[in-house]
Amino acid sequence: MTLPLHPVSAVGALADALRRRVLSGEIDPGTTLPEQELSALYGVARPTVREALAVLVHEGLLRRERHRSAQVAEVTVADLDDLMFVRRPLEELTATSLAGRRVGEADAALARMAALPADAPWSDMVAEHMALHQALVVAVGSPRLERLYGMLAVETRLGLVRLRAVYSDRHVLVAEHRNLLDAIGSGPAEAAREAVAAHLDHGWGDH
Amino acid sequence: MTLPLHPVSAVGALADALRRRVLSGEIDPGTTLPEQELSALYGVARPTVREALAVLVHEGLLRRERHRSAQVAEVTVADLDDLMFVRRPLEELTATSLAGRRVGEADAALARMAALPADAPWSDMVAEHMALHQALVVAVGSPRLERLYGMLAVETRLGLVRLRAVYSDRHVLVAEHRNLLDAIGSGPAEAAREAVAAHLDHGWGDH
DNA sequence: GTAAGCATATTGTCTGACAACCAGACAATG
DNA sequence: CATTGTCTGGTTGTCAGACAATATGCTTAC
Repeated sequence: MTLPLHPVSAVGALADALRRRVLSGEIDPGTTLPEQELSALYGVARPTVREALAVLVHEGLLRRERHRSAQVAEVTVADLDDLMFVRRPLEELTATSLAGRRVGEADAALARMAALPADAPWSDMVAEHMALHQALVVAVGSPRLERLYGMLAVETRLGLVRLRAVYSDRHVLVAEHRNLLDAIGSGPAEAAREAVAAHLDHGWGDH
Repeated sequence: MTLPLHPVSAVGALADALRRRVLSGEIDPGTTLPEQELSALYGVARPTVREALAVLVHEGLLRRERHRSAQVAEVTVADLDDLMFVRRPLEELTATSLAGRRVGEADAALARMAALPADAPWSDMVAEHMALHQALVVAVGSPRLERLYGMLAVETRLGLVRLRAVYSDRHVLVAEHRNLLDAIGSGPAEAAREAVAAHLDHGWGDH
């Protein structure tokens, strides 16, 4: 088997850099990102910038209209609701598919999440949280589920970063996910699905 | 209200043209599409070609590796199974959300499908079929569901075009979708979901 | 104060170019 | 004979510069 080693292209690297900046909250929603500016800032040609922007637009992090600069997407409550509406069936599919299996990667992410110091930035918490869900999805082994979930994940992450009020207590978040992983790992499919439903229901209805 | 008129960009137009050619079966899977060739053929610059190819790659119609020409995706049976695996929960979500509603656009698509002459190309049949499902998804009113389903739809369409053996009889296809629309339009959510399940189960298990 | 018109900035697209890289063939080496 | 090194042709990745189309904001005239 050939191991996939990852030579990053300029486009990929730039997309990563921008994604990180947006997801860390460094760039506020509504901020415009003119191509020329990015081109000068990162020392790459404008076509490269255009491609990188296209990637982020596809991921839902940026919006672009004809002849207007790309700008960081605003995340409204309606967007979050819609996101959850679509995420739910995919999360349920993931959970039921994995029922009876313990996913090592997800456990590891949970451990990292629990070990995070109390004063760690909230965006780190969000990152581990998403890594956990991502690990579950990957474990299912469906390339398309992975792709679809990836699209939602980035947007969800943006939403979580900006609307941090949902989980006031981090321990609750950790405990909840421990329950989820336990339910998936040991329970029958139906129990796993219910655990997902319970998880998603928490904290999203109070808006 | 201002009607959104669609000034098509060169990129969009080229993407459309290529998509049409691939989905009509004109270009076989595995065919390579060198950028230079397309650039000369359509009289647009290579960056424009690159962007259009990026769109199609994202849709799953084309594959691209580093420093190799893009080529039309091969659709294996495993791909179709995976596609169905992911489509099912989204179709169920669509059906249950719409339960009790009659979707005019979907009915119209069904009518067009039924009115298709017996010697019409199979790809036309597929096109109307996808239009029907698309109409249902759009009626739900969730932009993200629409986006996600759109990604799957293009790939599904490619699969259907290339593996036409599934439905030997066109009338069966029409009748089945009439049942589906009826179940959604009149039935409670649970009945709608079952109709979807039945619809998806048909003809995909026999591989 | 409002509306029309102009100036500016930004994107959409093009041209041309060069370096990086893959694939295959072929020679050299053990 | 098998493996490795090297070359070559073709294609992509990226760059630089340019121009037209268009949206935005400001200025001016009424």
